[in-house]
Amino acid sequence: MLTRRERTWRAMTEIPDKLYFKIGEVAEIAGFETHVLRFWETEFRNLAPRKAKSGHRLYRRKDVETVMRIRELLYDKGFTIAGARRLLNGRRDDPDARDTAEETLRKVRNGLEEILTLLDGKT
Amino acid sequence: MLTRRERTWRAMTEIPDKLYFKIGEVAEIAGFETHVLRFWETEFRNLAPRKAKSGHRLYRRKDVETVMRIRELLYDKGFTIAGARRLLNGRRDDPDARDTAEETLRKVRNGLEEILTLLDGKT
DNA sequence: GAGGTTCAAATCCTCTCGTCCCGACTTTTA
DNA sequence: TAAAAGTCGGGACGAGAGGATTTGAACCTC
Repeated sequence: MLTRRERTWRAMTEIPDKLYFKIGEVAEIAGFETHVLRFWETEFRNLAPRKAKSGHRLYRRKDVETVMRIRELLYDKGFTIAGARRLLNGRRDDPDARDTAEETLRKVRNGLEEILTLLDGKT
Repeated sequence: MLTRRERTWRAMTEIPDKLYFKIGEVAEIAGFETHVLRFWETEFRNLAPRKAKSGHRLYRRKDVETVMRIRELLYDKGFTIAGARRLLNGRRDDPDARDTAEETLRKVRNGLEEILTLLDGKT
């Protein structure tokens, strides 16, 4: 995919501190065009921003993190969409899911993945 | 890809104990058509079976294991070819590379990946 | 020596992952 | 408050990934 390779990687690292983000803002933060986010929404159940009465998407911080995670899996780690979906599956979509066992597991997994990434450079 | 989904999964788990395998045998063991193995050879440096004078491929046990590993990454874990290549890169192509630090690292990584796979079912 | 296997390489094919376009609607800015 | 900018859904389009098929000759196995 040309676009994938040629895209300017202008993604921010930090997610600004606000309650809701518009699709254009998320696109800016993550380094995509808006249509990619809409497309991903059709591919990942996990990515399901609220909608305002007008129909406009309201991304919460957690949704933005999901976008970043998908980006990482697809572009940095080299998963297919199906593969990334599998990894994301089972994770709850509840925005208030914090400090739960599941959240802990998620962190453990992220830690392991970082170790893997380190190892990948060595062996 | 239809083929990927619909293919009969007739792969063996055990690799028979012999010195050299022909491409058809490897295909049988891994559950592919031979052309897939030839195609992968163009995509993965790590997969480089010897050739007999006649030009026929001579797969050693290690090559078969590489095939199995690629299969796992592409089909079970959901990596793209490029992603799988990245994970395999840096691994030495030396057939005698055993009991080295690199080999140990590789085993550690495989272990971590298994843990990840387990976790993926939970969270 | 007949039938199966393998070879390289070209061609073909389907699916993936976006990309583009559209008129209608909403929000922001001047 | 009007114009500009942003967003909506959805269908059509398309490059490239990942094989799949074909060809005709060489090979090997019984």
